[in-house]
Amino acid sequence: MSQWPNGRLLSTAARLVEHAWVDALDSLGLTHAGLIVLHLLGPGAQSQTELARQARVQTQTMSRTLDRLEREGLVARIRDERDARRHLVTRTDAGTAAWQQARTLEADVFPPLENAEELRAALLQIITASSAKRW
Amino acid sequence: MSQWPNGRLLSTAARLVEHAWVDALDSLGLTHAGLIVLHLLGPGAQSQTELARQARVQTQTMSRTLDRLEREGLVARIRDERDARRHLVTRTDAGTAAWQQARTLEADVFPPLENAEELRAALLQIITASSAKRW
DNA sequence: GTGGTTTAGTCAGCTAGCTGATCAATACCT
DNA sequence: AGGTATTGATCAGCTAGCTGACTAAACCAC
Repeated sequence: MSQWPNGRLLSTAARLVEHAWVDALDSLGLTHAGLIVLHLLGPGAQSQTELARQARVQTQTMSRTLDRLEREGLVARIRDERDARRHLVTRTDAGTAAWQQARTLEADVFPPLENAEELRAALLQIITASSAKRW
Repeated sequence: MSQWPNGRLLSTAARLVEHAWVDALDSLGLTHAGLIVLHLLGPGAQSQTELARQARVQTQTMSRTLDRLEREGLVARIRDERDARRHLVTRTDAGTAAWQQARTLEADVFPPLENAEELRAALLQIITASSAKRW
């Protein structure tokens, strides 16, 4: 495995960590994708397109993630009165509560690393470089 | 984004890199999951369970990935005569050819990094730690 | 050798990415 | 004001992870 190319190591590591998230989150009725949305809604209501852009995801994908969150009662969609094409998405009280509970989980889920700072720097560099081509 | 937790950075980076792979691979009739299999088949025929274990994936997932590869003619399944439960998976000539073409693509797909070695070390550490809980 | 357990593989159904196509509302332009 | 273009959201259909449930073959134990 130490001879795997970078990309394969990256996606394998991501999948394994994401798996640990699943176990921790489903007691809260949340998924990883949903948690990101709750996090992004911190500052206030946002349109779906705006949420998708920030999560680096297609609007179609965001639409379905919001379906789930809405079904679970963690989020509400309200038609924007000024622009009836847009849906303003807000956290419900239950959504805020779930988010606060989830905030503390990261430490349990992510394995402790010696060089965590270098990892973060490298990942940010990858995201920046790849986002440039795509967004 | 510089305040995102480690796990979110990791999965976002993985997704963006994987997206670059898609563009590069579909001209070869391959996907990222399929490429991993072709790579693992280098040393010779393997059972599906063995392939799944090495790819860190469930056998059900491997089964469907092999469906695709078989449909594209890149891989063949042969019932093992000694143990009729097992399928021995081998690369076809077309599969070997596709794999060799794909080998050179990594450089085009993965953005160049300053501290690539630290990244690899950290990812291996994550995979090892998370695999311990799961496999 | 018959019966229970393990193993290899598959099927069904879920989330979550993606693309391409479509619809309704708004914005723009003349 | 009317026609066209753009934008926000959704629908359909694909790959690829996952879990849970199932079948068939092999193994084992008595």
